[in-house]
Amino acid sequence: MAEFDLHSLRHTASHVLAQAVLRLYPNAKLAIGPAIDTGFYYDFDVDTNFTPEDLEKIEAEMKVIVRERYRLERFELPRAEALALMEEKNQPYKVELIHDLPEDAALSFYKQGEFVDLCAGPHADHTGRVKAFKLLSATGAYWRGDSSRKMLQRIYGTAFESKEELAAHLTMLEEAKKRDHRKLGRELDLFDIYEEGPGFPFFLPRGMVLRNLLEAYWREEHAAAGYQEIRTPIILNEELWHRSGHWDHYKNNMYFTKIDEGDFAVKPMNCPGGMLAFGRRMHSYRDLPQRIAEMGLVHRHELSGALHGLMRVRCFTQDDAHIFMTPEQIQQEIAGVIRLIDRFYKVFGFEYHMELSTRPENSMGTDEQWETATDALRQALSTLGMEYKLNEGDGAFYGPKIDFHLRDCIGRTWQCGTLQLDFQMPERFDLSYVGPDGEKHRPVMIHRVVFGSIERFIAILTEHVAGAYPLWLSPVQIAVLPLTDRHHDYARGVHQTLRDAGFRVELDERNEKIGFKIREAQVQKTPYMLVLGDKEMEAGLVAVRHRRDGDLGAIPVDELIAKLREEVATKAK
RNA sequence: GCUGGUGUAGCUCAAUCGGCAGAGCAGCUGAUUUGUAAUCAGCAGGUUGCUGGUUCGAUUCCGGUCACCAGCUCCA
Repeated sequence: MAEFDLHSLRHTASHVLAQAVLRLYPNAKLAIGPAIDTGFYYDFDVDTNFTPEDLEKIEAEMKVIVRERYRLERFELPRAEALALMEEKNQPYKVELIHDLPEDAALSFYKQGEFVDLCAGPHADHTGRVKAFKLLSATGAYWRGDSSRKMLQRIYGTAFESKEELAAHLTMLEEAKKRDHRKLGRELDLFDIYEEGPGFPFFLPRGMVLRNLLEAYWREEHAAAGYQEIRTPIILNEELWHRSGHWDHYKNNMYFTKIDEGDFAVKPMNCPGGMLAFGRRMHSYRDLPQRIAEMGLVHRHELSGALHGLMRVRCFTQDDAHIFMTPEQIQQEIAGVIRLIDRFYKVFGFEYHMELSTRPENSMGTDEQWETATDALRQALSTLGMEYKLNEGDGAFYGPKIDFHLRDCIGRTWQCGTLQLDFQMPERFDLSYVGPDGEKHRPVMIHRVVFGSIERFIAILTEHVAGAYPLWLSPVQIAVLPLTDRHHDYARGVHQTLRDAGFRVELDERNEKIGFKIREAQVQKTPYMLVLGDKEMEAGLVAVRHRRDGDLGAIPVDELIAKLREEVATKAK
């Protein structure tokens, strides 16, 4: 009896998909078809592209296969026979896969009815198990993820053990779309992107309030953690980018400009500016580590197809910092950064995962430097007892890195925080400090960001809270809602008192019914609404309504101020 | 950049086979003075993304282009 868990079920669903495609398109070449976190996919090389109507036909054929309840039979073949079988079936991608497997690898196949696929398994015991499934989309995907190779047709689907779970999942996806930061950004007047500036977002007044509050919190925490702040220019001459290595490794993503016949570049990263700032004078070992932060505006020419709301833009602000230190201080500084990032994310209630990325193909530096740097990161992670995923060959061109990934509303993960160890830049910029021996030494450097980019962080945060930001971050914290004209004077007094107490308050004096005013404040996700009528005016109270908890009753303004100050101070979620 | 899809009023969406481009919300004006998620009426709002072609006639069909959406690649 085959194992029967969700992963196996989805994997079997992908085989059923491939079987159905082969029945309808006998010339289709099969690539790979795994189960993934949210379902499954299969990649095909076919003459024509799949349309939504094709998906319906394929789905119908899959249902037939499910009804036919084929047993999944596993068998193994020696390499030569495995190759012969796949060649006979005219499956060149499978042949390539077999060639790339180790000589001594066991080559297992799964057979269901007339369909046979090279596959490690495991699978459900028969195709009848795939009762609750749905094909979701057809898209392009490069063979082996390599953009220089052929683009195949990928069909995505999902499968669950019951129809109820499938329906719940599909409903969840629909609900998640309502939390999309692009939609909320427009609805809540926070930010927007226009056709006139693809990838270049506009922040509107309310979005700026949120952004400024995040930056203020960031400055507070970084000052406390021993960081100093600088600001470096957005445009610097081209020679600098040759020196930093960006010309050789990052030119394709950079914007260039001319000034008085000289060649200049718009910065895609803040490090070279940071290097110049550090290198302007001599440093003593006594002054290290130096933690130099910069809210740096960078521009990168991302591919048009990669742009995505605030998540992926062409100009963004990194909450950057460069830490210059002695080799002995590496461990302590790495740990300090990881703890800082962890504390930040917890304030917002984020779950995250970490990835360690090692040396990429096109990189600077010696093997030894890379080994030392990578070991330092690995060791810091294990000392802190942190779990992480390994990404071979995914580091920056100047050093290995630890990335922190956060989830968006439909489960995609985005890199936000990153910590990169760099032996190259200090070398290239000939940075030094004077040690206790009176000699010059080369400092080691860490690049790091916590938010990653303010834009991406705001996008993730917006989806995380569905636009209902905690009180301390809400662009408008309180809506004052007088019932009629005769309550306006009292409402203005309350409004002024709250403003004087430091809150962001709006007074709604429009000639509308209270239900309408409340609805608008609710739709805008305003945390607190104060309803003011005869009763409140006579008693000198405010009737408090919370966006989530509803009517909280009438209390004196002073009491409300104390309560909200507490909520802001504790950054309550 | 690649594969597929989509562009109609500020927003959400209609418009039969190619035949005068419409609704709700938002906006403006007026009436209404209201007790915890939408008061009523009127007015205004458009070179159907842009551009070329086919046609007596194009939102509709074809080409190009721009932007957006999903995925791939890449990445904060």
